[in-house]
Amino acid sequence: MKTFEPSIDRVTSLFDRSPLMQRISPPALKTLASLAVIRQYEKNEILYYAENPCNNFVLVETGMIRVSRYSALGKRLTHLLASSGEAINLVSVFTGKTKENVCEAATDSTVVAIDRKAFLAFAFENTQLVINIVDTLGQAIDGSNQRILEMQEKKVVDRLIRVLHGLSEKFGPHLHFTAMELADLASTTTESALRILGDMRQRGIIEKGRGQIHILKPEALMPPEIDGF
Amino acid sequence: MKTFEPSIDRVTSLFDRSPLMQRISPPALKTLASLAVIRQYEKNEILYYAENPCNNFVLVETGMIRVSRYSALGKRLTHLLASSGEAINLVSVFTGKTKENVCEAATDSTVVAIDRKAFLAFAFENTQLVINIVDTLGQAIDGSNQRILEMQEKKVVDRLIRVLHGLSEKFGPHLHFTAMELADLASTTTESALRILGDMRQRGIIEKGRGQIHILKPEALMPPEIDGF
DNA sequence: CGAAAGATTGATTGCTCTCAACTTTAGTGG
DNA sequence: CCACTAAAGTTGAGAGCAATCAATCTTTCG
Repeated sequence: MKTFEPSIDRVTSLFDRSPLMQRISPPALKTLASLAVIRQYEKNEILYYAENPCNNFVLVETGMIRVSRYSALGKRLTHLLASSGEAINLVSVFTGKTKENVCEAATDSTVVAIDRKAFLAFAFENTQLVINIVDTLGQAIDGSNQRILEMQEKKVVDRLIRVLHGLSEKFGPHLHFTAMELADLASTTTESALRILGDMRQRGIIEKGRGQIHILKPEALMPPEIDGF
Repeated sequence: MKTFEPSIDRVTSLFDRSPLMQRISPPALKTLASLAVIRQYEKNEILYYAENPCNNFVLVETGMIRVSRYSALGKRLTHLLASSGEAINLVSVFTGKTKENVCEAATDSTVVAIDRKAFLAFAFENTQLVINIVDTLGQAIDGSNQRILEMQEKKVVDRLIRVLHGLSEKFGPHLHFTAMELADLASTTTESALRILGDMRQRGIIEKGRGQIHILKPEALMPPEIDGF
């Protein structure tokens, strides 16, 4: 990990793109930006984990940070793949508590970091930011609950389709993920994911290379319309 | 639903018991209490649902409010059983947006309601409250993610055990739930829940009546210790 | 008393995990 | 530059858990 002092413009331009920073006055954002440093991580580097808690507000600038939780049996549940403009530790910024999440760089990445206390003070001065944060947390809760429902009543195929669809909306049709990473997102095993991907390839929906997937027929990933209501 | 003007003391004494209101100065809480009204609901009455959004901060005083989500197929996922001192709609208080959750009275219940805008203004004046709220939301996220992990690697028996254990910690050893309600909490079917409960009864762990369960051997519900670390 | 909600139990099916063996690819160090 | 190793991908066989479907019984309540 390397740390840099960035130009204010570099940080504000990230803020402009971040959903968390919407509806906050540009002068205020400039003030906040002046408190930021840039951190650079290499692929697979670990940013934070339970015993090494996070004392910064962290916003992803480039690359992708994986936030996941490991079960006692070693299974990995990825619940957030944060890309540019997304924050990775909103709760502990407020509470200062450690969480059981592991944050690691899924690719070479840079993030903007701001001291927790300073960020908190700023948030309480700019209440729209608090509202945005609560909104984001609410979406996280909804997402997890949605996932629980899907595990109950949908098959692995459907879950994988939804994962691929979501990823392609976020990163475009050329995805750089291994089958194992997809399995962690869809809550299944590598083997099952691979089997299904193989089937999709045969049907011409995707193309595969080692560690990457090209989506050829995005329409095949759309959730079916709900009839009859 | 009936609405009452409560005494300030009634509301502050609820605040005293509520985790959300910890570390906030008593005078401030008294101010907040003066804005509150009490609402009374009968069992199975619906407080809020998607098309009927919530414009109040709502804190359960007595009884139990079930917050759940229904899938397209009609399955119910209960993700919060709010009892005394718990809030039921923290996110929409901030965002004003509607959510897909359904809030219904699981038993006859009373809640304390405060106008959204007034509550928001108070929260931004008393930042500890915001911190408490974010903390609570964080716990909700963790809980849901934990549940996803458990669905992946644990059997239905284990999930039911955890549900029973959690409920008995919250409500004591005499639980008033139907097998269907337990199934909604453990993400399984009524039949499977019933089968497992029947087995538990045979082994003397619980006693059952219609709509109620008495836990005879709480120690049988404890999660097994993790060895070898 | 009738109806609705809940409880019970049996039989069956099938999805997906697990285990296992093997191939291919990428990366690394001598 | 090549050999070696680790990571990723592939495919098969088998087992088992729990969902589903179904039928019956019991309790509660209006």
